[in-house]
Amino acid sequence: MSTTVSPTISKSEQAYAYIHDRIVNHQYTPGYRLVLGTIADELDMSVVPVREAIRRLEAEGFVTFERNVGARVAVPDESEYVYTMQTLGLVEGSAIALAAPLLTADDLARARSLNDRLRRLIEHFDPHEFTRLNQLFHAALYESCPNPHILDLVHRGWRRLPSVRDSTFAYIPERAAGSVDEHDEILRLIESDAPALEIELAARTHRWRTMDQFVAARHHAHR
Amino acid sequence: MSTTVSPTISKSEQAYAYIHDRIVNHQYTPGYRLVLGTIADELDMSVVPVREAIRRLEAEGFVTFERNVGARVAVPDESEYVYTMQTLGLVEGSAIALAAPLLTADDLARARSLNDRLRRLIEHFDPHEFTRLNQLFHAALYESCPNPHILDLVHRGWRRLPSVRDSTFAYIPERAAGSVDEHDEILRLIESDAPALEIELAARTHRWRTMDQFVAARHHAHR
DNA sequence: GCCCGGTTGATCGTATACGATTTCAGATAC
DNA sequence: GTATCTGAAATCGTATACGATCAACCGGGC
Repeated sequence: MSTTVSPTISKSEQAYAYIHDRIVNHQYTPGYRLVLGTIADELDMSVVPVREAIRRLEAEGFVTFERNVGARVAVPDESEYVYTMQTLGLVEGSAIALAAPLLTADDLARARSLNDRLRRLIEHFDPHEFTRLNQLFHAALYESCPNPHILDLVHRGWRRLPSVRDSTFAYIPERAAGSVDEHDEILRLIESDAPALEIELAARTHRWRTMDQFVAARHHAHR
Repeated sequence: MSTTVSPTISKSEQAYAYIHDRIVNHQYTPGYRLVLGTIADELDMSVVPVREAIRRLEAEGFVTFERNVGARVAVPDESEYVYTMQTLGLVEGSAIALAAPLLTADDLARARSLNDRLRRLIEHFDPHEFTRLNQLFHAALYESCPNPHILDLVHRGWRRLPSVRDSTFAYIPERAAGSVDEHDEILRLIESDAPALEIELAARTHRWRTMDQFVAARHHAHR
């Protein structure tokens, strides 16, 4: 009773959540040196769980690791963003196509409702809220994917994005309107039982367009 | 000088290689209980590196893990094979399509040569050798994929297969001929600078056909 | 004879400890 | 003034140790 019970939450997971959170929140900036002992002290635990957490983060690409030297927060260069979005478009498109025949009327109604809220949001534009709802819309479509491997890849892809994601629609607000329209088109295809490949390519293209516009905007700004 | 130098190969990696090897070789059969202490003794090291190795194997789906209980070799059910092949078809198809414009004449010549050897092998059929060359053929096409994330997913997919892979062409030898013909068709598309999507779908369908026939054969045998 | 609570053994999760490796600062030679 | 060597500090990799947790067994009650 003296110590608080640990409800199935191991210290490794604590450490993982703590570090991951700080990375995506930019409190640990890219290149930041992650020292085992320091983090262990901050979390009031030994280095062993911290070490395990960092290896997990390494496997997921959040940190880079060098033997006998240590870990640092990965530096996301321009191409990193492109690679992630390209991969996510690929797997998410497939996930949505596989999920399409399994979506219930409720699922679709929910997705439609989310997209309506997105459309209304364009007037008084709030990039952060738009990003949040956009994520929910996509999740509503792919979560029913029956292939757990592909679904897992989609989740990993989305998890890698937050570092840049928040800024996406703040950076290219003009993309919002087109994005919402494409959402409608995807919904229409699903509801009309369109061929799986057609749905897949619509979802894929939808994402790749966002990527292309983002890159074009950056490229334009940087010269 | 007394102890042998460890040339940049950490004990965690040793343990990882050791366990992974035994899993794909079926020396550790599905469901086998992986006890940290036991394996540590076998490898003459402490449990710490073994633990790390097992967590990596867990992340890659080779073992299942339960808190405070331990790890056991994952049991690959029927659907596991389908999920893996479906995912691999998806990412490999994309990888090959992305690599196609970058393939040199040498790359293509090498691939053609490999496929010729595959065709000759059909006469005096050797499933194991056929599987090996088949892997090399595919690798020749996807290794030039410029997106490292997708390439990594392809590698992971292939790594998950060995447990069943060896048996594939032993199980459905009648698939060999069709497979080789489809290889030719893929090469033809690449050499004629066909649209990326066409190449992608050809490669994807190629794999999915193998999967379908394998499943059909199993299904047929099991009743 | 069957079910249930308690006890024991096996195994895991984490802390602490120490040797190994790398990095960096300062000193020395040129 | 620059380059190279040397030594100390920082940090990592692994071993050992111990409390925590789970599973299986065993004896008593119904």
